[in-house]
This record gives sequence, structure tokens and C-alpha cells, in this order.
Amino acid sequence: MKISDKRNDVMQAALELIADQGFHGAPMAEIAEKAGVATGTIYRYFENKEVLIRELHRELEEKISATLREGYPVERPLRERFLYLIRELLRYFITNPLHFRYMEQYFNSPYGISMHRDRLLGKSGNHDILMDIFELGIQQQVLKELPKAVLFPLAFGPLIILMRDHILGFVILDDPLIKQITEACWDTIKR
Amino acid sequence: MKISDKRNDVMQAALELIADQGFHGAPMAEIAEKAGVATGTIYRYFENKEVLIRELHRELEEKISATLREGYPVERPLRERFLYLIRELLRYFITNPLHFRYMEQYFNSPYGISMHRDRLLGKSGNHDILMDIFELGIQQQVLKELPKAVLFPLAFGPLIILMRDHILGFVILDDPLIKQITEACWDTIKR
Amino acid sequence: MKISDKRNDVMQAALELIADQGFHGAPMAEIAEKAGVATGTIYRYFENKEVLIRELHRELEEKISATLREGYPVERPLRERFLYLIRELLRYFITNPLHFRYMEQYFNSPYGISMHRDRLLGKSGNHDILMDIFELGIQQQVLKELPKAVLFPLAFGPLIILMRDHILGFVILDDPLIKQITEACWDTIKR
Amino acid sequence: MKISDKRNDVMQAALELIADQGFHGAPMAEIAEKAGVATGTIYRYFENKEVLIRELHRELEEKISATLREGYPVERPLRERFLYLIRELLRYFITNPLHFRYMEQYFNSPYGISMHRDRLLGKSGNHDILMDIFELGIQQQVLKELPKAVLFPLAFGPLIILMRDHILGFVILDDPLIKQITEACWDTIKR
DNA sequence: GATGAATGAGGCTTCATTCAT
DNA sequence: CATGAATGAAGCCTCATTCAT
Repeated sequence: MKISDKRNDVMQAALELIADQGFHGAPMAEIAEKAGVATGTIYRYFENKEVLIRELHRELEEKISATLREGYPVERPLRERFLYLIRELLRYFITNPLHFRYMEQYFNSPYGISMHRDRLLGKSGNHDILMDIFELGIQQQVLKELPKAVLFPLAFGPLIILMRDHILGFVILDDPLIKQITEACWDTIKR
Repeated sequence: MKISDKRNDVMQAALELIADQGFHGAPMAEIAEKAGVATGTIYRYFENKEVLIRELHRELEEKISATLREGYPVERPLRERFLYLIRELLRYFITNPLHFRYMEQYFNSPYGISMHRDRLLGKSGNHDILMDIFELGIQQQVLKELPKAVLFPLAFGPLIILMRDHILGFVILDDPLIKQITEACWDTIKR
Repeated sequence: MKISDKRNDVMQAALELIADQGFHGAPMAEIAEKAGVATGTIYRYFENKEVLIRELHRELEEKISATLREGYPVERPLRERFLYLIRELLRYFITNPLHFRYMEQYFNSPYGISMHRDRLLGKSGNHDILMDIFELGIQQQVLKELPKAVLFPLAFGPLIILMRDHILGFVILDDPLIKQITEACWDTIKR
Repeated sequence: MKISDKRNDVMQAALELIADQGFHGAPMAEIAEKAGVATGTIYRYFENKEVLIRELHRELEEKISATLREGYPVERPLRERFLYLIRELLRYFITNPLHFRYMEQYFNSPYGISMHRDRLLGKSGNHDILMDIFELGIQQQVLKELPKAVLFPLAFGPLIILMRDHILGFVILDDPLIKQITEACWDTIKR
């Protein structure tokens, strides 16, 4: 058994419980039980619940970031790059619905706000790419002349609700639909 | 003093506390104190905390609905009607940020899911109007041919993030910006 | 039942448990049980365990102070006043052994140190009297010319061990013995 | 590396931590870390925490005893012998403040009581000497005619508070002061 | 109707001790 | 012998809800 086995078990259990029931539906004792460890064991790997929550967020963020960068078409036109990002993000979350639900919980919590601030200030990985697209797009007069802090909600806001509805089974996001949606997102911000 | 005075006081106190600090930052005792009543008194008007929360949501929903219907330009073209809805919703929330924050909390909680289901099934007031627009728009080939369950997220998704950022002070939504935004939302769904 | 009934019950229970077993032998749950209340009830009267502990100390201190002041022979010579203080203190603690054991625990804890500092700076009630005696005694050349911070341990140090041994049953402090002891204490500091 | 190296490291670490922070501020894990060994290793040398604590006390007691016996002027008059004991004890603790603080913690704990009982029954080393002085002193009518269980507190009680205050910085015990104090202690018990 | 003291289940965290490696 | 991860009982505290006044 690798050293990190239990650590991962704990994170996975926390991910599932929190995604499912929110931070308050996920007592440490229950996380431990689901992870198959004793309560005290969690504290060997995470100083406290908050650290566990932040760490989990950080790991997901990283995974998502890596996924988006992987096949990112740096050389292609802005529009294509943008569509790629939206499409892959949707696909990632469709494949990993727990990740989406977790990020949503995190976003909608005290923790999320400071993170969001950082993002708008251009610190986070995915955002660098996105903000570049926005900046270039405005320069090249391809995009509407709006603050980046407005372009982002316009382009990404729909995804949040769409994903939510998809996970709840209210919509089914298949590839043709995804194509239409990503293009609609582009339409929102393109000049 | 009207019979319902205390009831309103409780709801107002709950609104403020929950909007500010989330459901967990709003113990019944604190709500009572803020409302100027005894803890036990709350239970005279609301069976339990969950009922209070749901009731509060219902009232806000109703108020918003009423506001949107008030000057709704039934006779004007689809685009104008749509822009009206988005604009007024933004304005309402800018004027009543606590209402937005509360709805956000509610939406992002176990309660929120059932509510959302109801909405998609066409029970809520605002939705009737909106769904009519979508239906007509598709018929008249003004809107993209997408499921209504997709058109809604596309058109309204941005608002949630925008409002959030506005309240947090990351963007300032003034009238010119609102105009641009509402038009961008229309661009997302228009054919 | 008076409002303060449960508060007193809690303090009495805490006194007994802490005097008997120290701070760590007195979990809140046990204090509650002994007091005949629910655990949560304690927190209605005391913000937390530390506050309970400090409050208890304060009350005892006050009671002792009151006792010592009661028949204090202000007009009599220094020696007599001094003997009075020592004697009454011993008697008080013999009558209230739990109080002694509690004060001992308190004294020997982080809380006790700051208290002690205050005392030496002349803030506490009993000490005012005592410090006056020391000061006058030095002026009148009745007492040894030592710092007050030294006179105090010399005169009162024995009491602590004596009381301890008395409570443990190793000595029995009856009135004749008390007389001898108080005079011995005077001998320590008198010129 | 001698076999007992780790054992000593553990005891030294325990001494420092407990003297500084009390028994509760000294978790086994922290003792181990400070000693540079694994947690489990402690249990190779000490059956459990209580044994470690007792053992540590025993060693200190022994060391102190040895120190006091070293230059003990057996042949000199009682008074001189007595002054020697007090003076050397004070000096020992001034040189080894951690030892004093540890003994204090120990004395003021459930463990301390049984120890104290043993002392009065004449088991501990230092006491033999002291008790001899008392016994002789009474025989020779140099000392007050009091039970030995009373003479001891009278003579040694002051030292505890004085040391405490010295360590806390409330008094500074230099040689002249020590001389005065030891003589005052003698005055307490001399006829 | 209104009050608010009382309840006690449940949440987070610590730490003495064990045991497989 | 030594290690340190794992355990889980136990401690402190919060808070939704009840109920005697």
C-alpha cells in the first residue's frame, strides 16, 4: 500500500460526500467511514477540515487545468481556441460530474470568493489562457469591447447552469448539442 | 401591531443573516434575536427551520415575479420583451442584493434542486413568460432551434455570475453596461 | 427555582470535581452530570470552560476576602492583625477544604500566574491589607527589611503545605496548633 | 551510542515540555519529536506516560538528594546544617529551574499525593536528613516543640513560592537575599 | 400567544497507545 | 530494536427544537 493510499481514499470520500450533500452533509466521521479509515487518520493528512476542502479544490483545479491545456490549439484562430475550451470543459465535467458538483459547492462558499478574486486578477492557470483570448479578441476587434470581468460571466455563466441541469437529468448534453452550445457562447461575446 | 408583524420580522432577519452568512451562519437563536422575538416564537410561525427557509424563498420568488410582470411589454417584439426581462431582473437584484444572495444560497443547497425541477416543469411564474418567449421565438425562427432547457441556461446563466461579481465589487453594473450585457444575452440565443 | 439555581449547581459541581481531580479530571460533561443539568446548559451561564474556571476562582476569592475583612482588628497592633489574617485563613480553609484545593489548582495553572502578578502589584483585595501590614511593619522597624515580594512567601508559604497536609490527613490542625503556627509565621518575618 | 541514550533523550524532552507547559502541554508525540525518536520508541523504555512521569520525578528527586548530601556539614551545629540545606536547595533550583517547575507540576497532580505520603513516612532521602535535624532540634530544645509534620511546612513552605516567583521574574534571588531568607526560615522554627 | 431556559445529539479535533513493517 | 501510521475514545462546544411558565 502506497503512502498516499489513505490520503487519496480520504479525498475521494470527501469529494463524493461533499459533491452529494454539500460541506455540511459531510461530517469528518462520515468521510472517514466512507474512506475506510478512522476519524483521527484524516488529521494525519489534513490539518483540519478546511485544509482538506481547499486541498481537494486545488487538486481538481489542477486536473481540469491540465486537461484543458493538453490539446489546446495554440496556433489556431481565437474562435477555435475558445470553442475548444468551452467544449472540453463541458466534456470534462460530463465525465466527472462529482468534480463539477464539488467545484460548485466550493465556488459557493466563503472559500470560493477569495479564489474568484484571484482568478479575476489573473492568477489561476485556466484563466491565463482565457484572459489571453479575451485580450487578443478585443485588440483584434473580434470580441465586444467589454471588460474582461464581464466577458467571462457572459461566456461561462451558461455552462454552470447547463452542467447542473445535465447532472440532474433535465438536459442531456450530447456532442451535437455541445457544439451548438459552445457556438452560442461564442455568439455572446463576439462582436 | 398586526398579527403578521413578528412573522415578517423573523423573515427579514432570516433573509439578512442567511444572505450574509449562509444557512450555517444563521442559527435560529440569532435570527430570533435580530428579529427581536424569542427563539420559541419563530416556531409559532414556522414549523421548523426548513419551512422558514422555503417560505422565505417562495416570498422572494413571488416578489421578483411581480416586479418582472409589472411593466412587461406584452405587445412589443420578442427581442424587446426578452431584453426587458433580463434588464429588470438585473436591476431588481442590484437594488435588492440580499435577495440575490439569498436566492443564490437557496439555489445552491438541497432545497434548490427540487425548486429547479419545478421551474423546468413550468410551475414558476417568471418562467411562463420566458418559456412563451422561447417557444414563440423558435416558431418564428428568431431563436436558435435548441431545447428550452438549453435556451434558459444560455440566456440567464451569465446573470448569476455577473450579479455575484457586482455584489462582491468586482464589476460595477451601470446602465450602459447593463444595456450591453442584455444585448449580449440576446445574441447568445438569437438565430 | 431561582434563576441562578442551575448556575450555582454548575459552579458547585465544578468546584468539587476540579478540587478533587484537577482541571483535567473535570470534563464539562461530568460537571453537567454532577450538577444535574445537560451539557449545553453550562454554556448558557459560562461562555466556555475557561470562563467557568475563572468565575469560580473569582467567587471564592471574594468569599475569602470577605471573611478575612469581617472581624479584622484594624485598630490593634500589627502583630495581632497579622496573626488574625493567618489564623482566619487557615480556619476558612479548614472549614472549606474544597475551596483550598480549588485555589491550589488554580494557582498552579496558567490562569494563576497572571493573577499572582496582579497580586504582587497590589490589586487584589486581601493583599491590600497584607501589603499595608508589611509596609507599616518595615517603616516601624518591626519587620525584617526585605522586599514585600519576599515577605509574602515567607509568611504565607507554610500555610499552603500545611493545609495540603491537613486535608490529606497528615496533620490535624486544631486551635492550639494553629496558634503556634501563626506565631511561627510571625517569627519568620519579624525583626 | 549507549543503550540508554534514547531513554535519556526522552526524559530530557519530557522534562522540558512538562516543566514548560504542564502535563497536558506535553503529548507523547511531541516528547518523541523533541527527543528525536519515534513515538513508539518511548514505549520501549516506559510502559506508559504515567510511568515516564513518575520515573522522571524519581530521577530528579535523586539528583537533588545527591546534591544536598554532597557538602552536607554533618559535624556542624544544627542551625548551620539547616541553613545549608535550605540554601543549597534554593541554589539548585535557581541553577535548574526546569527541575523546580517539573517538581511543582508533579507535586500538584494526582501523582504528587502518594509521593507526599511517602515523604512523610520517611522514605525519601532528603527527608531523612531533615527529619534528623528536627528530631535533634526538639530534643536539644533548639527548635519549637511542634510535630515534624508541622516543622517541615513551616521551614520549607516559603521556598516553593519564592522559587516560583523567582522563575517568573517577580523576585531576584541573589546571594545576600538567599542568606536573609534562609535565616528567616530558621527563625520560623527555632525556639 | 410569547418567552427563553433547557435539552442532548452531533460536529470537530486531540492524543495515548498499538502494531505491522 | 525502531518506526510512525493508524486507531478511536473522549473532550469541548453548537444549535435546532421543546416546554413550563
